Amino acid sequence: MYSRELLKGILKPIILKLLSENDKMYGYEIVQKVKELSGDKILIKEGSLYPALHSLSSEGVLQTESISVGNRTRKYYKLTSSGSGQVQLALDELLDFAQTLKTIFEPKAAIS
Amino acid sequence: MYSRELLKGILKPIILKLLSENDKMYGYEIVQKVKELSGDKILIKEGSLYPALHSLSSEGVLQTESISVGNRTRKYYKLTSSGSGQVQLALDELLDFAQTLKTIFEPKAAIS
DNA sequence: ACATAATACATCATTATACGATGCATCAAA
DNA sequence: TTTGATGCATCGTATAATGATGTATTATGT
Repeated sequence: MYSRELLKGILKPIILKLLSENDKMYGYEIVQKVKELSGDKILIKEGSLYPALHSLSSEGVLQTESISVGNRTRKYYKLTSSGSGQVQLALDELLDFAQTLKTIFEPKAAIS
Repeated sequence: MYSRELLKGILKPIILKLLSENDKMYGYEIVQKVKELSGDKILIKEGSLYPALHSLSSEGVLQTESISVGNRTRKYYKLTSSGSGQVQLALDELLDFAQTLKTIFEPKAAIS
C-alpha cells in the first residue's frame, strides 16, 4: 500500500480507464479490479470511491443503471457518450505523468 | 503542467532524490532542476517548496547551511547522515509507484 | 444453528498538503 | 529606470482521500 498522499489525483483517472475498457462496472467490482491490477498496492476505500463516482456522475461523465441481483441492488456505472470523448485526455496525462516520474526517480547508473 | 492534485505526495520524494545525487542545493536551484528534469511539466511553487524544506529540516532529514553570495544570503539544504539512511525507502516507493501507474494506464493493444 | 467474512451501497468529519497571494530584498539587462 | 530574474518566507484556502460509521444481503465454515 502506497503512502496516502500518493493516491491523490489518480482515483478518477483510474475509474475512467477501467470504464473505457469495460462497458459497465459497479463499485465493489472497481475496487477488486484495481487491487488486482496494482498487485494489492492500490486499495481504494469506499469512502473515496463512492464520492468520486457520484462526482463523475454529476459532472455528466458517468451514468448509472441499477440492477437487482437477488435481493440486492447493484449499481452499474458507465461512460456517457460525452464522457467517452473527454476520457482520452485524462488518460494521456496520467501516462505522461507516470513516465515523468520514472525519469526523475530512475536510479542513476553507478559510476564504473 | 500537470493537474494540481497529481503532485501531491511527490514533492518531498523529489527533494530527497535531488539531494541524494547532489551534496547540497538551495531552494531556487531545486525549482529550476525539477523544471528541467520534467521538461517544464513540474513547476514547484515557493508556497509548496519552502514549507516542505522546513518540514524535512524539522524532521531531522535535512540540515541547512547559509552562504553569503554578494549581498544576498543563500540557504543550502543537504541530507543529514540519519536522513541519508531513510531516503532509499522513499525513492524505492516512488519508482514502484511510477511502474504501477504505467501498468495501469498503458494502452491496451488494439484487437487485430 | 450460528458466527464470520465477503458482498454492496452510502455519508461525513478529519487531515494532509500544494497552491495563490503577498511581502521583502538584490542584481542584471534593456 | 524599470522590468525580470534571483532568492527566501508566511499564511489562508481549496481539494480530495481516508477513517469511522451505518445498513443490509449472501456465502462459508463449524
